[in-house]
Amino acid sequence: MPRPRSLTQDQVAAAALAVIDRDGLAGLSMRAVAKELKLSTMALYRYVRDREELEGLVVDLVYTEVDPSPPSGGPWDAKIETMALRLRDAFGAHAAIMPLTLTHRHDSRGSLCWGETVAGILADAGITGPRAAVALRAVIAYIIGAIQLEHLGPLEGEGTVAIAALPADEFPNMAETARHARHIGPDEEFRGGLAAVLRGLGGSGAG
Amino acid sequence: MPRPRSLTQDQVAAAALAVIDRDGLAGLSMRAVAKELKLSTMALYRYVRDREELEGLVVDLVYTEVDPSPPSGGPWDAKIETMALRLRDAFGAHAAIMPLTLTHRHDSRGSLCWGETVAGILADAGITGPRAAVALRAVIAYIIGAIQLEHLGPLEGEGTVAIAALPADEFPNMAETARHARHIGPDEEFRGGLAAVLRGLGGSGAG
DNA sequence: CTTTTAAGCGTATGGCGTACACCTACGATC
DNA sequence: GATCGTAGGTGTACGCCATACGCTTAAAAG
Repeated sequence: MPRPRSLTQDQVAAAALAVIDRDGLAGLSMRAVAKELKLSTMALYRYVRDREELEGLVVDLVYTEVDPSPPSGGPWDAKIETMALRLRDAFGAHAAIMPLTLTHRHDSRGSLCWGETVAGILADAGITGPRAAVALRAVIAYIIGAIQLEHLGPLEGEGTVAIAALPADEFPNMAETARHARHIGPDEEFRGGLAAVLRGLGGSGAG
Repeated sequence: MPRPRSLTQDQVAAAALAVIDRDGLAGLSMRAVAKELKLSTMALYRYVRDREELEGLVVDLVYTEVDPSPPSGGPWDAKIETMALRLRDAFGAHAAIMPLTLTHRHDSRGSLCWGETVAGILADAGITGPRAAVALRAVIAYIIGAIQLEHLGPLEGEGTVAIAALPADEFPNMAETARHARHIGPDEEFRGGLAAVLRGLGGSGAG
């Protein structure tokens, strides 16, 4: 009976993401998104209850850019590496939204699908029961931590340079570590850490 | 010559942390902190340049609650576990500040001291050079990721219950994993994941 | 007691999220 | 094709927020 909606929630989320990609997370406001959609500010509230919900939609949208289908061949750890890299690529392409994932991780269907596939790979590798629960959480913890570290100060970035310049008498180990870190790319760093995590998960049954 | 300051930056940071602990991160505002200090809003600006700097001070303050001294005895992985638990305890006691650590991780002396000790433990364990750089970052990535996961939905919490109730035909592996996860406490989860990471780091020299 | 310097405060500006009341376009009904 | 109900779209307004600016004032130094 009534007037039909002229936008989908996806379009709204896409507009918000466009604002974030262009102006940073600080540039995200209901006014800015409405303008992006050529709508009045308040019209936006016909599509989302509040800013909180809009943020959730943005996180969802990025998750939909992650291919959740299981990688076909190879050993289990290579498969999980593939899944991890997909996640890292998607969120790395919109690094500014990372703070949103912290408050909106729960409410995303995409994250469930990704987790389902990874849990399946673990099960196929013989990691099951409580051990699988710990393993899945450990993998996720490493990935989100690594993504955040990467976009807060990559190994080769200024932060590392600053650390390498620290007083060597006070922080000898950090300075030495940073000296080597400067020659490690973010990709190598991410894969190296992940490989260690997977090696540890696969090795013993201790859990 | 002039009138002396009546407050230290530490006191200001403590007031801000008190506000956060009481009213959550959303309750943090220059006005609220000023009121906590029985100061006018603008007087606060004599102690911090802006809100950004205040947030940094809060993160610093929590880091000062972390004992950075190297644990005395035991194998290297037990030492790192001790260091990790200290960090987790400190931030777990003020879980609401986690989003701040994301944007203020760099500028903290406490984090450097903590890292220095951990880097030293790694070096003593024979993990040196580029391998140490990757290892240090991996440990940090796991810890911050795990802390965030823990306070966004612990294994035994509502989130896991919701996942366990998922349509089993669509998310069989997640449902099964969550079923086991319900019986794992946050502590066991954290230690289990960390143990896997350390096992992987110590095992091979691949990096 | 005067001088000097920064501490502390009041006011004002421009942005934000969003409640509310209003207009309006449109599909369904007759 | 006229009418009506509904929900889409809008403008205004309120109470927050961070913070720039300029004033008053406490107190140390002389």
